[in-house]
Amino acid sequence: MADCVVFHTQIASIMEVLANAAVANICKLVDDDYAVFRLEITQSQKENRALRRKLQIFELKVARERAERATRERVLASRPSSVKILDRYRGMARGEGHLTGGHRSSVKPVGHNTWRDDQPVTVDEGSGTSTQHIIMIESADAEAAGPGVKLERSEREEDTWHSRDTQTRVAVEPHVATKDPPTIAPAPPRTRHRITEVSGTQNAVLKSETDTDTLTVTHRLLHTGSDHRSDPERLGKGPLRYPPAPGTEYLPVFHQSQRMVHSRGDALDTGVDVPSCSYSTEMDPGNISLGLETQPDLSREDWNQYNSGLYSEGSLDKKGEGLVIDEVTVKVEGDAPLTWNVDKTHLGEGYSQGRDFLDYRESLETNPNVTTHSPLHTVRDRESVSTSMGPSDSQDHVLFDQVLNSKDQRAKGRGGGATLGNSKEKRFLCMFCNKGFSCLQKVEIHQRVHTGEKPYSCTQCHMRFAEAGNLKRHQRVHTGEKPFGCTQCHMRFAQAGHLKRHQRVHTGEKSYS
DNA sequence: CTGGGGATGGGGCCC
DNA sequence: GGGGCCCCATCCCCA
Repeated sequence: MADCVVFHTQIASIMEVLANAAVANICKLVDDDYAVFRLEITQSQKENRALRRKLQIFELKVARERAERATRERVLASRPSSVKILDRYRGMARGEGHLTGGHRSSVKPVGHNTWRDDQPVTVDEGSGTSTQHIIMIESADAEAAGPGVKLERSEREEDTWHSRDTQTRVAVEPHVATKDPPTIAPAPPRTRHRITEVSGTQNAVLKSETDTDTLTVTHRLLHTGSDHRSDPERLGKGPLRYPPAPGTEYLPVFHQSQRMVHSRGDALDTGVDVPSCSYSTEMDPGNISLGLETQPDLSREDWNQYNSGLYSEGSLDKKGEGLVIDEVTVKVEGDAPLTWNVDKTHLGEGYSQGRDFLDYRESLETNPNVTTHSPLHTVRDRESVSTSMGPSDSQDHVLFDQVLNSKDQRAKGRGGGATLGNSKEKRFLCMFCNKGFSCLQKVEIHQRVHTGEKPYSCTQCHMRFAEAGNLKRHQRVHTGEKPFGCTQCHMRFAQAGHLKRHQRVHTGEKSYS
């Protein structure tokens, strides 16, 4: 029995030793493998860091190239030759080029509605967003393509197309792909950029819209300082052009609100234009002619009555308070055929400047569609005047003085201009400038300054004159008549005043002291 | 300096 | 005598 116990004890000891030895071996093996494994891990980590450094360097290089390319793209896009740019970018979109950056832009001229060749490019810009840049070139060439050219279109939504280099990059640098969302799959939130050049000139304005699913921001990407509204090339063409600003192409001139207000009595004081009419007008002699024919005959005497009545109606005196002509503009197109080119026969009974004005006024009152006259339309606006009658009204008078044209100013300076209580002889007042004249004919002739009426036409040229005397003087141009000869030289002149002026040469009199 | 024209005032004639 | 019409002289501006 004792031997049996000893035997078991020995066996147990041996098994323990063996077990310990086995554990020790295992541990040793594990330790050795672990060391090797750690060494391998360390080496791999080193390699990994080296690759990362390479990657960073490569990305920096790519970013630099991308920035340079984007700069060149903008420069090229701002040029009118958009078609060339399109071809270049089309090739790149098809993989023929080397557009490595995320700012791949599809530049196409407007008018191309099919984008089969140059599908929108989706690139991974490293931010997990797929971005599209579409530069719509609206150049003069594109505009010249004719009407119907679509100048702006929405960018494509799909981004399943990837550039070749992007795919290569993903394959070469899988670790990058593990950090970033897969570029193949759509990566919300999607950012859309739309860069629209709204000018084909060097001073292009790039209108950029950045849209996201949750945010829409419109901003002006580039503004070279030339407002497209002030760009002469843009004025007048291009669907994207702004309507002419009233303050630019159409300056804010008062003629658009010119009105002739006929107000009587208390209207002057209260400012109520009752009865009143507001209009702006372009003097049309033809219309006046019609007025002469269609309006009931108003004899000159009637006109005198009217003329006098204007200044004496109601409680108003001759100062003209009863008639307020505020900002009148009258224009005469000198080249327009004067159907009312009145000769002496037409100037017979019934012809009256005042009646013309009545008809003129009435036609304006009854015709709301009277063409407005812009002083900018022609330089021959010497007849354009803005007057305000009502000399007793200081404000009106001030306004009148401010807007009175130079000729009227000259007339005033020469002792014209009726004043209140001027002479009794000058009882005929001009309805436009309130200047007084001694007789009706004088004021009629004078008012032609304002109305532009020129009844006297030269038979040998297109010249027209408001006065017969001036026509007669003018006709010496055609006849060559020079009745005024200098007594001290051979010079001859057609006008007496010219002779008088010429003689200063002999007398040594200076024109200007 | 000249040529041409715009605008105005004055005077004579006629009704 | 007054008013209208016509003519002319004149001043001025602009090209």
